[in-house]
Amino acid sequence: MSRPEETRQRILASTYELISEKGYTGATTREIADRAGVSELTLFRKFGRKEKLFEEMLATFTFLPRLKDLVLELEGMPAREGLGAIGIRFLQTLQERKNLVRIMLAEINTYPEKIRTAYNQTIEEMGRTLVGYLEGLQAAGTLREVSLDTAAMVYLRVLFTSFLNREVLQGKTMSAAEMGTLVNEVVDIFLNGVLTMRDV
Amino acid sequence: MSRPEETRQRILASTYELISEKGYTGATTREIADRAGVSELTLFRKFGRKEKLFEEMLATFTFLPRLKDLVLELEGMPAREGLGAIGIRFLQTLQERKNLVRIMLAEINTYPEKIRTAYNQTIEEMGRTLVGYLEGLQAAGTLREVSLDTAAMVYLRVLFTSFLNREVLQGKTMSAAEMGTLVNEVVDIFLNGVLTMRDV
DNA sequence: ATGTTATGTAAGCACTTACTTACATTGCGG
DNA sequence: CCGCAATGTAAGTAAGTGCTTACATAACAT
Repeated sequence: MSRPEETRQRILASTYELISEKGYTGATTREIADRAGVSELTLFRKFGRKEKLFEEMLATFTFLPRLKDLVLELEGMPAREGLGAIGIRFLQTLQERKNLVRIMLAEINTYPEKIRTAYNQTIEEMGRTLVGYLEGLQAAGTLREVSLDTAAMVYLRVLFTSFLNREVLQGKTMSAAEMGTLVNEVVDIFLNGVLTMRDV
Repeated sequence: MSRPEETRQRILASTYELISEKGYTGATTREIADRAGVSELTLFRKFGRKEKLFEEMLATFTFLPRLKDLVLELEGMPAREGLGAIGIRFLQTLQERKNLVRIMLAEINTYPEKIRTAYNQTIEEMGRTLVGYLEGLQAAGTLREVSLDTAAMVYLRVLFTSFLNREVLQGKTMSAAEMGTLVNEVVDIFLNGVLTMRDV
């Protein structure tokens, strides 16, 4: 990586951190530059305006939609294992990009368009990927007649709020073991429901 | 209500609105005072500092934990209807306090303590209330052996993220009909799961 | 080594912000 | 109608804020 490009990346990284800590308005260009170890002027020479810096940061720190590759590996696996693996991967992705989740939730009111764009490219994408996996299961006769969009939504949303609650609101970090337990419990209810006998 | 108290409430109300629109840092004391129809000086005479104003606003606009009363009315109702009613009420409560949800998500990083306090008093309380209802169902033999904490969490979290996605991220308002459809679909999966036959 | 490109230092500008001070006006109960 | 509490007007302060200008240095390719 060339020197200018390196500098650029350092600025984007400190923008990512600081905005996730203090919000867009609270993160000053001075402090962003300081944390990146460059002068404020360098920041402005490279990005022109603070808002532009924000946009480029959002474009840089996207979610890695790694769910897609995973689904290919799951073919033929029992539903319980397949969903478990997807759930874990989903939680890991959220964890890796925790700051991005923070930023999206904090700035949705101030920059709805920019945030919505970043959101649709990622979380929704994961939903569609899961629907693909569920279609395979339903075709194999494993799933009963439910809307797969709804089913995928139910599964991912439970996990998302669990992540939100634990990592963003309570400020803790989930261990691999905790993730495993959570996913197993959720998958069980998702697959079998809570009733003693089926209610039709 | 006395005149000073009225003034005070108007200031708190405009604080609630403006902070939900622009965030704590973005909402200026001038604009808050303007929207409340008072002079900025009156605001400072009553609250001293901006941060104090924020705290008192949080204490004023709590969630109304109306779920508790509702649960009493549900005794003996089939699980499907009871859970449906709880789900609707939960969504309505979130809708009524949409701005509070916005504020909590936006400011959790800047004022974690204050936000967590407000959060625990409300959303968590709703979870406990639902657990109470589920205990009744389990005692009556309707529910199989699952952790009721987990079950309650699963149900409310699906609904919460649905609300978050539609109302906060997409900026739309759910109609009563949409709420009904959503809750029915979620309750169905929650009660029966998605499998064709039980997986034990 | 030299010329060019990337970065730094320093000062500052125009504007906004939370918050203050001094004084004037309003409203309301006795 | 008087007195006091509640509110207003006006002006300002000190500390930031994003962003700019002028000039100096460092790094790197040729």
